[in-house]
Amino acid sequence: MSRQARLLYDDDLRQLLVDKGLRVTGQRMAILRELAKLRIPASHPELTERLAGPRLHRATIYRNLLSLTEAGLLVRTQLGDQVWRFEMPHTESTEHNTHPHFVCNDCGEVVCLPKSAVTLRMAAVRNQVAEIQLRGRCAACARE
Amino acid sequence: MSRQARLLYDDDLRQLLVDKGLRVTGQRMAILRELAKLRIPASHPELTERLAGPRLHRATIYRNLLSLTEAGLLVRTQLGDQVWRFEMPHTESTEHNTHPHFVCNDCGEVVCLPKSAVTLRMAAVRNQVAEIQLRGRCAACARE
DNA sequence: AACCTTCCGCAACTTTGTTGCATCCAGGGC
DNA sequence: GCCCTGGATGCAACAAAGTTGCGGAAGGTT
Repeated sequence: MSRQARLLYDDDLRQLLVDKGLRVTGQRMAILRELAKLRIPASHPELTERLAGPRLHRATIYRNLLSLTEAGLLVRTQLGDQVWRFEMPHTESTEHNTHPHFVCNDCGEVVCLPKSAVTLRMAAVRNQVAEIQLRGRCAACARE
Repeated sequence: MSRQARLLYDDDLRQLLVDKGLRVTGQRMAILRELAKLRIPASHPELTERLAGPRLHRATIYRNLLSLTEAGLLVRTQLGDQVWRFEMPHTESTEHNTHPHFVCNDCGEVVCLPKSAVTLRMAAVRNQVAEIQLRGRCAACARE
């Protein structure tokens, strides 16, 4: 299964680019592949450290994060730690960007929470809430 | 009244520093005075432009914002525009940073919500959540 | 007044984000 | 399969915000 799923997945990413009228380049595929693997919001510096090298420049990563976001293939969020983070919407949930994120102020770890972990009421629902962010200390840092 | 209130306020700021074991310097007083006057969260660059000069270096402003925050005299928040903002906690509400905030992505307005507007459950409470921020479009912007 | 610790100014540097330009290559047309 | 063209890339440089080492100045105590 793993082999076929892997191949399909690359084809899937390629198709996403074609559908949006974007060229399929090795650089774009590498960026999308990494984000698909990570499954959590990643920042430009993080992706630079993971991917940048002789075949992929950080400016290219930067511009692709912008163009892929503009095309709707990525979602850009700001989780409160001074960096923009980018993430692939999970295909099974079109409301992906409404799930809560938790950011640890100590170690910077980002965790995606199930939507049911947070309930909004009253004044909170009068506004069109697109994003829910929680900040604090993660369980691991709190133990130290 | 204005004159006496002004004097009392300076004495108040001085006392805050003494209580925390911090030295009372002209630089610290200037920073606290400015934040007390502004009454809204201000960033380091903003305070640098307002206050920096031959008697007050931007690195001094920076380090004091950190030390004053560590001492609990200031609260550091992140309102979604990539810069840290510092603010004097309103004396009447010590829980200022524990209640949820709503930030409008369109107009940038920040609204304080009642604590009961958001309920955390499951994974969310396993972490020590210190700050809850909701982002989206405020009711006013949504009407346009 | 002396002393000791903290604080300050200065300068340099890191990190993150951004852009102009020359070159390269993906994809369409032949 | 080859050529052509515009979008994509690498490079370099810059801007903005944040950060730090160090020598000297100054707050507060004795």
